[in-house]
Amino acid sequence: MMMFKSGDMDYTQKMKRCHEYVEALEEEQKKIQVFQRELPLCLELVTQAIESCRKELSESSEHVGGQSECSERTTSECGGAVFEEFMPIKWSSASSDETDKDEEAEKTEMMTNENNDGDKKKSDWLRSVQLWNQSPDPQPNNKKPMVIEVKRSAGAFQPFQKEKPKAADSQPLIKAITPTSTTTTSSTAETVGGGKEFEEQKQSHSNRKQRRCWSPELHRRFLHALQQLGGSHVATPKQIRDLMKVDGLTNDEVKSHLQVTKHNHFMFSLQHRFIVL
DNA sequence: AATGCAATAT
DNA sequence: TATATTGCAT
Repeated sequence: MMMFKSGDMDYTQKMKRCHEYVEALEEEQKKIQVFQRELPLCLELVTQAIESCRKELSESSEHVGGQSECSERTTSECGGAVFEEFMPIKWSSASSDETDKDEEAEKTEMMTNENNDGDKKKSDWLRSVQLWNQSPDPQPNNKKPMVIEVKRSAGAFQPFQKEKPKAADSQPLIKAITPTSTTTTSSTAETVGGGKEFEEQKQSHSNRKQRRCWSPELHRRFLHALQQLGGSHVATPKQIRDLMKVDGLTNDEVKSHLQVTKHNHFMFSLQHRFIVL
């Protein structure tokens, strides 16, 4: 599958090229995943290509005592594994160009990083979309350019704490889901689970419910539930709430959050449409 | 009752 | 401006 002729090329060079190729393929794979419906075969093709290359890489790299190199990124396995639901939309201008080459440093890990370093990873969140895609394409016709001017600050909530004056990084890593006995977070926004019935609905003025703060942890649970259910398009508020097992969390709250999530997805796919076109 | 969508509030 | 809440039609 690869195009290098065995003989002449330097071995390391070969490896490097192969690796780069895989990365390029992965980039593209991510891009078209949004359009799985429209381009199922393309996705399939790319996926297979990636697999082949990986295989080749690993076969020819056994003498590399280590690991890295071509360990698999697992992440975007097309097996249908639903992935990350969404990330805050934050396309900071400059969309279509640079995403392709250069970057390679970061691996598409599980982006559970609510650390402090995850700030300007540019289009990082962008590489984790998933496959459902809503049908209604408001503008299937490319006749009309449809200049949807995208508000630059567009986006939706920032699941990750953008600010946290005090003790921000007490627990840098909390990856594990640990649904049971979740002791996670704690620190400030502790509106998550523990909330018993001490709910002092501070209905100071009106009868308006106090705003539910979707802390990163809470959001994480939300995503997890969504993942289990198969995506925001099929998941229903109630199911999500049940899976989250966060008591005190109301159906409406989940519903609302889901709405935002869907909206973000929409914006996301739209955005990519433009990038691709 | 549960949902999705849109208006409205903070 | 962003995002959570409430209202309303299914």
